[in-house]
Amino acid sequence: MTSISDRYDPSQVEERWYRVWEARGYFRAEAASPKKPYAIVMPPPNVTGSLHMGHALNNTLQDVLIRMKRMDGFNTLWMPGTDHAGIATQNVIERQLAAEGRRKDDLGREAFVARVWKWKEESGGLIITQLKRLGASCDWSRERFTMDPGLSEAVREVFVRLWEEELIYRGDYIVNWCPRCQTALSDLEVEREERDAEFVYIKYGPLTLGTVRPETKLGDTALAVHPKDRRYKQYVGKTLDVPSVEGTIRLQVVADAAVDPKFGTGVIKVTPGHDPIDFEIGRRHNLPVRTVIGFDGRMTELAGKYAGLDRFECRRRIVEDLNALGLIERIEPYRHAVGVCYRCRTVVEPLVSKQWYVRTKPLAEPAVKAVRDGRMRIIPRGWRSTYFAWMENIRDWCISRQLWWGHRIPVWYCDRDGSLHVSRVDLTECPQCGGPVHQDTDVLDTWFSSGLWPLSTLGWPKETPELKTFYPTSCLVTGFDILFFWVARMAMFGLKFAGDVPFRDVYIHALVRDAEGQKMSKSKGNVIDPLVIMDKYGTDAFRFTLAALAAQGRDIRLAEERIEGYRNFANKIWNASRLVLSNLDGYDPQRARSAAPPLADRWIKSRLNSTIGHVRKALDRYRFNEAASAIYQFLWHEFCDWYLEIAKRSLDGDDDPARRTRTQVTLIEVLETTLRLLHPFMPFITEEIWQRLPHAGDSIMVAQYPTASRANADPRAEREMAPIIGVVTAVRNIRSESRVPPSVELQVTVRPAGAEAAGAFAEAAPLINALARCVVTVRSAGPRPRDSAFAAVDSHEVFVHLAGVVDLAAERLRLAREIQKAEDEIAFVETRLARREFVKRAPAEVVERERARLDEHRRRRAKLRESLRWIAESPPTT
RNA sequence: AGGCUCGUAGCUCAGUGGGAGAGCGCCUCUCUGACGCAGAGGAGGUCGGCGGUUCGAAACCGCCCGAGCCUACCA
Repeated sequence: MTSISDRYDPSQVEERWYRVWEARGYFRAEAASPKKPYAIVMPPPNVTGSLHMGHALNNTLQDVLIRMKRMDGFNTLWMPGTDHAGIATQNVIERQLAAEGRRKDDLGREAFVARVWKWKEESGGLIITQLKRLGASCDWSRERFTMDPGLSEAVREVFVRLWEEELIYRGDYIVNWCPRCQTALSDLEVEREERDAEFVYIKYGPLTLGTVRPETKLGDTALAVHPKDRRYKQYVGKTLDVPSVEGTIRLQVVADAAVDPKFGTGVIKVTPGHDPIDFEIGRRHNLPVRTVIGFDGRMTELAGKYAGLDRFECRRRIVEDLNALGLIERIEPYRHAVGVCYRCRTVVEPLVSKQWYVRTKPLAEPAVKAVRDGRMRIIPRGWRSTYFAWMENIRDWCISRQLWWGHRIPVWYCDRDGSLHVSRVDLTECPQCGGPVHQDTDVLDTWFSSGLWPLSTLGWPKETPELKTFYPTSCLVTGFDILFFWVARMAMFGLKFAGDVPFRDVYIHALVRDAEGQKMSKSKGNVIDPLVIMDKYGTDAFRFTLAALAAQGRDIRLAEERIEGYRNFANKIWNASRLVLSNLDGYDPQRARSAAPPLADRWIKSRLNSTIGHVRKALDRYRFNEAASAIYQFLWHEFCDWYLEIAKRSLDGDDDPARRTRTQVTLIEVLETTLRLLHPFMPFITEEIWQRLPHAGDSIMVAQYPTASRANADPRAEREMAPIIGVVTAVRNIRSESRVPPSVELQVTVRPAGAEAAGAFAEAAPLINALARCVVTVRSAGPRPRDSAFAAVDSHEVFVHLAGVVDLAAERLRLAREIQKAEDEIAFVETRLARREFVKRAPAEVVERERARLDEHRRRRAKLRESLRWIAESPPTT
């Protein structure tokens, strides 16, 4: 056993155990089981994706929950899978084609889609491998892809049912169009970017107005002012002949409340074809739509001499031309937020086209209600308001995309009678006239299918046992960035089609940033690759870091030093275990039963018990950081720092074999339990060590999660242990301050406060001797020893003999400092107690505590003073 | 424009009404037989500012300053 390396080497451990766990089927959930269900559906990463910090955090937290619940006896399901990511995936293949000098139209739709599938089969699973590397204990046998047959069936079912209930409609509306991706985008898929622009004031006959988009001037069909704007009242209803770049145009002036009279000149040009507000104004006033910019971002034939120009080039030319005509009044610099495509950052062009929409209001209402009445909890609670704000102002959702990759809209049009048919099954002829049909060319927004994820992955629309057992799922773990994209939509669909929320809890975690607080992004070059980190520090250390930093409601700044710190923690555990393992010979748990356990054993077990309670409570409340630091604190600073040091003595002693056995039993019991407690956070190292320790069962993964109980709490042991730790610390402190080298054995006298304490100290003397490298004498009465330093531990007095070891001047200074500290404390408490209001109004126990505190410090001060006086009187030693 | 979050030790952050905490860093000491990825000890803070509520505020309320995020149809 002593041949175990003194450095923990994750590379020797992680992959091996993961394979074992998977092969033994530990990850698998049971469709039907007497055990209570606990289910999490994984937010499906893009099939094109590779593991980044966000995924790492997200999945670590899920794995912690799942592993904990699995050990706790639940029938756990962690449902994994990937998302077909329409635009992103199509982009990947288009780039490949471009490299070959081809475009997707060269292949045609069918061949293109076939190629995407081929790519998906060959390289789409990268992130899955990476999740395994992270230790994710998903039920891989249930892995799903949003385009799988079953999931596609769910998509069709939902589309048809929504259509039948008139919650889906089709129509010509203005949409966000990405000229690069050549598709419509939902409002959510448009992001805002601050950009500098020019605010151009153009003369429109007698009026002047400002715009940042002069090129849309060619599509103007009216001018608008606010109905109450006195300045322009006279123009409302009139038609103006306005000189412009291509001669004079006729524009009527309408009054519309959408115009802000305080902005610019209070007049706007109305371009219904290229602006969402103008589109609305146009509908209200029956204005025609003039489309002057095409789907390719170039000016159309209607743009006259500007036809064919790129929209931005056209903007420059128009300004030039207007200027030449003297129609520009002035130009101001202007900074505004412009809408860009979330995938390619191209400036979005609002365009009118025929698209499919979901009427969201009727779906959103139940989803709001579910959160309000607590059927779905959002944690931390603060995100509720964000959720409500969006849901209550929700707008209809454009679900059609002009892509080839995705779920094709299940609508067929008859080529003969022009009829439209929405169908669950593919149609080959018109159900009405038997004529030839063609399917709608658009596909659905990817979020339409991922919005069904909790349903479809469990088999819906079939009534599967999985659905029955695991729906609603227990918890969803996700980042706030997809609260609307995904969470809100799952809630709407879940309530609509399964009659209940998709998950009871939604835990929203932080964003991982770099050490400077910047969002990690490829373009900034500040990404930290989780795989590199795992190679360098080990997966356990990495996972633990993420959990330890995952405080609610705050972003995580990830600095490598932190990971290094937790790598050291892993090493600490390794070495502590090495100590235990190398002292196992002669271990016989039966023999230890009878004897009463010594104080230190009772103490550490009690501490462990309270740690378990703390960890469980923290995990129940999704306080991952609290759980992690409770384990860290216990394992390092109680078990290693104190108990192991104490245990070493008992293990070494040949004189008392029973004591050795008892210590072995406690060591193993505490270490083994702690490993189980830690396993959800650090699955690999805990398994590796656990397997080497005496244990029951095949794997720590399926061992029981520790439980705290009042029976295991031993407050008396904790009370008795405290002064012992206090004395050891006091002696070490004096040693250090008096600059006595660690090698010198000190003489120490303890004068206990009472008879009970005297016995305890006498019993603990050997222990104190070992821990503080001293020889302690317990003496209840008698004079204080000559030439000694003094410390007060609670009400016990500690004298450290320094005669001949060090001169006493330093000790005088030290005592003076201690006295000062005590006096500050006394003054503080006295002031508080002197206030009548405090004594009158504060709870009795608080007042009592303050009084006790005051007494305590006064006693302490008295003893310190006595010591100082004594030292001052003694002759200086030289 | 509206909304939200944050400002605590040199750094990163816990701590939601009763004695200011952790990790890292820093200083001193230790080649003690689990671990130097370690051990022991220590220094370091008017809890952003100002007011208010309270017997009592880092915490609750208001205002201000500073940082960040989200939502939005100011063209």
